[in-house]
Amino acid sequence: MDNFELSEQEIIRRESLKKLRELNIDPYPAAEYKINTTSREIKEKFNPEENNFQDVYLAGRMMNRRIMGKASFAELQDHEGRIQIYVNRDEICPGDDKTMYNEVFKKLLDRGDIIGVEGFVFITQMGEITVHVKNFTVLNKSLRPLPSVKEKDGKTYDAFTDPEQRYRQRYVDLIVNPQVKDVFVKRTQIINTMRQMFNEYGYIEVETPILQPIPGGAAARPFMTHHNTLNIPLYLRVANELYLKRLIVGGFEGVYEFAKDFRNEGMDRTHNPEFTVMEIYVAYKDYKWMMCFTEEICERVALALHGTTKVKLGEHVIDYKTPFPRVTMAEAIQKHTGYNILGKDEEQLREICKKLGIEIDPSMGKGKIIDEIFGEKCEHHYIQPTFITDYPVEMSPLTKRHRDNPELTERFELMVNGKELANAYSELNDPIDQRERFDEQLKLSEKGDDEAMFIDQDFLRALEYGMPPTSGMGMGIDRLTMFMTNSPSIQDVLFFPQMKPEKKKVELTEDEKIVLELLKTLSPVNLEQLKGKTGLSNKKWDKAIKGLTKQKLATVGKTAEGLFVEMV
RNA sequence: CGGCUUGUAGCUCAGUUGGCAGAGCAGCUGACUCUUAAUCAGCGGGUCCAGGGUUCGAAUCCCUGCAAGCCGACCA
Repeated sequence: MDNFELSEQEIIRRESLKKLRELNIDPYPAAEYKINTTSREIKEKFNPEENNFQDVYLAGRMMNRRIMGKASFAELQDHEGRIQIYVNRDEICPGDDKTMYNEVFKKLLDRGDIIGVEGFVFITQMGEITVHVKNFTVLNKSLRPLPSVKEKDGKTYDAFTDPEQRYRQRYVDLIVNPQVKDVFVKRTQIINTMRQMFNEYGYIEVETPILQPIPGGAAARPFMTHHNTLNIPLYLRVANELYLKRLIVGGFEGVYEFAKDFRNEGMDRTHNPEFTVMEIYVAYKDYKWMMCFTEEICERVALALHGTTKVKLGEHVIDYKTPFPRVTMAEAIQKHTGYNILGKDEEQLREICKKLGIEIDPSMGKGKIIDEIFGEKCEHHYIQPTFITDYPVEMSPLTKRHRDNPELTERFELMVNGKELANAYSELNDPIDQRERFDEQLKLSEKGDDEAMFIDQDFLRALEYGMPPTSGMGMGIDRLTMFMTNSPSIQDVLFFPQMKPEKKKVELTEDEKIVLELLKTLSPVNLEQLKGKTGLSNKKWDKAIKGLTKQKLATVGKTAEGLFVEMV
């Protein structure tokens, strides 16, 4: 491997790697390294009076070294935190050979290397719990320097902050920014808390297709792909709703899925093309029951993470104490605009929009207009958890009509911090009504609404066999994690947020490499002679040499004896 | 898709009117047996995002492109 484009520090690390091998130390050993404790366990349980932890094995990444001649301190970072280690030359190397300390530990190891240590725990004069190392084992030689983040009294210096690098190289972010790991641990706690609750209720976790022939269950542009053997188009799911309902038809009475969904739409602080939604369907329940269930989820998650229902989010403190207020959409609009939308027809609603200064386009139906009014004038007011209920029928094609008012549906959205967190219905189970609603969607799409829903005939067939009255709910897990961890961007709660590919460096083509290899030994050389040696066709030769000269790796010069090629 | 901002050493950032490319940390060499942003002495390290242009001279000014962040549009 050429050291051609490596930085100085990378070259030094590669040389250290070589020297380790020369000392018969395998920098990438295969054997298991048995540990018997962790950094956190030692810090929590070490007691000098008990004299415990006197023979510990632990492993981790060496993050910082303070070498003071014949003794050194370093920090070992494992998955639970960091602990200081103390390395003394004459204890690591009891005999005359001090190589393991002077050479290996002091010179050949670097910040970022992974080592295992054996020793005993003690407390330094400065009062820090420390592992006194008797033996160490190289477990991995790191070839790239880590960003050097330092910290004192809770203040961080020279933090690794460039968002592009943090997201592209999340592994580095996770190594040097401990608070990043916390967010993801909490994300898992959220999911575990929910899963545990659903299982307590006796509901069953299921998996449904991600590749779907018809992308149903939500109004959104799908990603399209193609199955070669079947020779059919397939879509990445935008929702899993219709499949979960088929399972309710099949006789399951409570099913849920933590689902990755995919939507081929814009990206911003709250949207990533792939994202996670939890959807749950419970037979014989209605949306009122589901509100209680939903607020229980929120309260339990908040308590599990923070030990309190009050969670800081930006400038606000959100209180997830149940019960949450319930406000109908009409009440919300009445309150924030002064207009009563109940019983109004499309023309009257357009008139209201005009007076409110809300732009709407002609393709919008009644439902979309109402949604627009709510979105513009009401949504952002609901900071504390609030259920907005009873949406107009036009914008809820999968929802049962309201028991008291056929213009409305039995639907709620849970608003937190002015954003939708969950969406739920009393599910429509009248197959004839459902077919008509799909037909309505078709008309909308013909009118120009490019996100109206597709019609799934098999789903209608399932409904015709009969689905019990059911309530279903979907909750955005990424958004919930943002709320619960006070993260302003979805990128902070996804390990690998979507990014544009990095521009790849200009690489040499195969033909250019051939020419360059020959040039290395022959340069300068007669052009015709070099061309002959490459065995390339006229066209290929021409392209290769032009490429090399353009990249300033070679030059062509003219002398009395003809054309000569020279390496730069 | 539009507006604003940013891109310089491994990391965080300076860089004046266009005039030899800078600092701290990290790294290297040396000293140091309880340090902890270790300390002390010395040293090295650059495709100034890429490509054009203006100029005697460009990190700096102009144009085009790439990538990122924020705001907006679209979108749940």
